[in-house]
Amino acid sequence: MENIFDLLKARGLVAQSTDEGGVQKLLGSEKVTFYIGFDATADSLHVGHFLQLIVMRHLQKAGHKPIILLGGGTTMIGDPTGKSDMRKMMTKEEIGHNAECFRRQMSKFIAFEDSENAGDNGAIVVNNADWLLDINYMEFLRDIGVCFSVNKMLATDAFKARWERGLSFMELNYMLLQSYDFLHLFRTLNCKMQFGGNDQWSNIISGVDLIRRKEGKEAYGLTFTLLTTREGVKMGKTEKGAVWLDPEKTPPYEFFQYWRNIEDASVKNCMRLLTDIPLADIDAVVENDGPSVNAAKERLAYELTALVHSRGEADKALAAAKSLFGAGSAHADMPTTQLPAEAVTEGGVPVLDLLVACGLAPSKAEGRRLVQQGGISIDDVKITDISQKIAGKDLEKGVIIKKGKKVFHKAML
RNA sequence: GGGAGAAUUCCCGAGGGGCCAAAGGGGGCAGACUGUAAAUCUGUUGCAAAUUGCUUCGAUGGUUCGAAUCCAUCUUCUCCCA
Repeated sequence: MENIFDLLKARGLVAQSTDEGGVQKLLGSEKVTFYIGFDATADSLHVGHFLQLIVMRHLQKAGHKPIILLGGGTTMIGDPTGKSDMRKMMTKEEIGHNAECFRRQMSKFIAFEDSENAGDNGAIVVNNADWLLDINYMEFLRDIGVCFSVNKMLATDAFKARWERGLSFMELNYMLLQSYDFLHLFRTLNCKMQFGGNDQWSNIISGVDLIRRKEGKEAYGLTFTLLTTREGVKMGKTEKGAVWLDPEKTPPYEFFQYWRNIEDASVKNCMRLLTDIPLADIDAVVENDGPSVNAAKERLAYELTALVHSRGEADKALAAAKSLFGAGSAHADMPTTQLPAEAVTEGGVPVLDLLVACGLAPSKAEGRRLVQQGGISIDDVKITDISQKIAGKDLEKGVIIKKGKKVFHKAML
């Protein structure tokens, strides 16, 4: 069987590892228990978590056992890595709720131990609140604290970003806690590897160091490439915020469009990192520039939508996109707003009200601007007059509003 | 504990009694060019019943015909000395 490490490496997922030869040997020779930590700061996973899920999925398929560590305890502090501001603290209830939502979404990617289709390597979920909350401060300092050099910690990249704005003692401790998590899992569950985004590198190696010091045994760490745009900006953010995996927060059609609109330079990379499309195929698909990359983008968007939502949703999103951007604007599956009957006054619904009601403009002033700048079309007719009204009988059969070049919305009564 | 300073719109950052809904940049949105890409150029970017009105410059009170701007108290942050 192919060594999973080689696969990850070939797909460009691996950024750094503590001991490449060791990791490769380990993953090729035994069933390894590994963990990835998730901060439970929101009630849905988003595209930023995508890679972690993909890697877990790859590893589980190869027979390894994932531990999902939910940061119920550490989220109470907040990882300062790469953040320029201190995070606000969260309550236990919020964290618990978020953890539950994560678990539900993750089940699309990996099999949990208690689900029927899991083999002997079903994923388990742990919450570091279970051991961190009861820590005795004195014991912790004497036992774990001694193993850390502040000088060394401050020299790491993780803290450099915070150097100018100041760093509270609480945040400084994040690294110790994450390292302790690894040690704890190593001891109790024989977890030998930790994975994480490349920004977690310092936290991960400090855990590996801690295990070496306390247990005298070797543990491994591996980080994967961060998904960034060509400019180095983290992917997964749009003007509306993160692209979520929860269909309630980011509808499948929007999710599809996010990938469909990705910049040319990222297509190949995203295919390699995020999909199961064989490498040889990727090269073939994306070989030439020019308009043909559009086919590749479509495939990327389709595959990812199918993975996160379902084949059915992906089909619908693809069909909707094709009909909207193609010649005919048959309304397939697109965001739709049902207007209340009383919205129609004599002569119809004013365009500006319509735009606001559909969420296409946050305010009427914004709607006015859109119209004045020629950004709004309804049923393929450009709206030029801000006082125009849409007749009730048109709304009854439904109208398609186009904002800019690629936002489509259907409004009906 | 003592002293000095800071807080402005989505972000950075000017503005130090009326000419301020507040310069400039970033970001966003729209238009042109394109390929549902990138780059570039142009417009725009508090809200509304829009030649006007209303809310907004950390919070609360005050001075004044008039306060982002002056005064008092408070909150938070930064720096210096212990």
